Amino acid sequence: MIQISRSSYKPIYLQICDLIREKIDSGEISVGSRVWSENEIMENFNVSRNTARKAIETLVIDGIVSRVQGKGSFVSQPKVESGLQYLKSFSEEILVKGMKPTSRVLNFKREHPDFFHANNLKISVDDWVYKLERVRMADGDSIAYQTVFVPENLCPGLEKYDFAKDSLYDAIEKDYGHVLSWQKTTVIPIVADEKIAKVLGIPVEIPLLQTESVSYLAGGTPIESNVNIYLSERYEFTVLSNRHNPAERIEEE
Amino acid sequence: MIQISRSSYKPIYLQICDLIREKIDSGEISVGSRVWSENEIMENFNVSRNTARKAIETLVIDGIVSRVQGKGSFVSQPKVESGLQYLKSFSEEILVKGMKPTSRVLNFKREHPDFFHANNLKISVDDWVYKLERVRMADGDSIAYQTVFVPENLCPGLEKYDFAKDSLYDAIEKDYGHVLSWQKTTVIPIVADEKIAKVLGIPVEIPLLQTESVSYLAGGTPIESNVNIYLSERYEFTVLSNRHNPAERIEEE
DNA sequence: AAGTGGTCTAGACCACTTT
DNA sequence: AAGTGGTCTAGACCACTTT
Repeated sequence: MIQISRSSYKPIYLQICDLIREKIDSGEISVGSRVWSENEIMENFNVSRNTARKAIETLVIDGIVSRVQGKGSFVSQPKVESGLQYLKSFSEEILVKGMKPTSRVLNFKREHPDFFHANNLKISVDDWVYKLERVRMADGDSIAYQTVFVPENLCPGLEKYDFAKDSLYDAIEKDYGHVLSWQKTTVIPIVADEKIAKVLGIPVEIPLLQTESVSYLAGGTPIESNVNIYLSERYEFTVLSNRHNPAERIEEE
Repeated sequence: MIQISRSSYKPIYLQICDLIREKIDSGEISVGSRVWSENEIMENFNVSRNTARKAIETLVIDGIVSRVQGKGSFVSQPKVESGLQYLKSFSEEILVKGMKPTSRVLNFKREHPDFFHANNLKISVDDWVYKLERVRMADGDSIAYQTVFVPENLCPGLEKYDFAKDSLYDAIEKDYGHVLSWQKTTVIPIVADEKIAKVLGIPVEIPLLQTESVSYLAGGTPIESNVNIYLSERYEFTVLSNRHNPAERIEEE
């Protein structure tokens, strides 16, 4: 019987969950193979079925394993690499890919938003926003042209930052104390016009990915509306999605 | 005591969960207000604590409510659209959007895969796959051109289906008993060449979205590799992402 | 027949919040 | 003190898969 602490502040199910997680992270249990069954956990640790289930359930919720009735629970493909899975800043994404992010500021000023961004930010076109236009680079190569709008009332005094080196998300989260929660992104295919071609240093007519995003704080307030244009040869967009039991979904109606 | 069916094929906890969901959707319980406590559910429906908990837990997982110890469970701010990312078939997606999905089969045969799809499916170019090419329509308008490859050994006898009306995912899940788990999709911008233009009935040079996906079973076996080309004016590609608390991740180590 | 996960019961003690 | 959710036990019957 493997040891767990019954007196720990850490619940038993979490201790077991973490133990299995370690085995997966270390490679002791590989992708696709079975983890302990609920019965095995009950015997190994002398715990009840509920506790055993809860340990596995936590791994399922975290996307680490999948349960299959009658068969067991199996280690899922690790979900690390994804570009759109988690709300990340450009700098964070480039750093994760092992490259060095830099920026060139084309334009940064306080102005009134157009209808599109005012609508995204749930403010009026008479309100004030900061508009920041940047070319983003990875290891010195231009790979994206970003335009972002932030409401002035949520980040007053934003003009003091130098976004050639400062991170916008760092400022929002650490300096203004906002809690970023989620983002909705729409992906649209475009071709480079003359302006974009010049900014990114590419020929016109090249197919590009344009994203339009709105980021929200935990309370639901829009904090940022942006339009980014990516050179897709240099920036891979990937999405990981999970299957939910479609029967459940249909019955809900 | 409100009525639930003890003999339904639908689990009790899901019946209760859906009942609460309806109250939230209809506005009877508004954002920020408390839903039934676990004790109340136990009394209202005469169920055990576990079943009551599981009903609330399902709502928490779906992002509908948040639990707060000592206080109760409260309705969350609705997340723009349908919450997270689900692996859906084309038909399922179109149905959700309130339109009628149809298909035109261009090509369906048993053949050897090229290197790209063989690699995606983790099989050899000497193995056999079914290749299915379809134009997918919503309310009669062509909006996507899909090419999908399925290993023959995982779905032997697939040729008996008529995929002008049958759903590939239905066949995979219900008839072959496979458990679809997750999918990885890469998004690429392209422009319509003559072949695509003809198939989709659009002018050449129009910007389009191409997706390359591989779907996996719960055990990690690739079940499907596909390339889809979408008319993006008719098909909005949106992604919702959540911000991770980087601090939490660090504590786990 | 034996093993797997899915659902459910009826209890218990605990930490936290409100009354 | 009473109510909330968090964790845990020890049992049960079920559907599904493998032996």
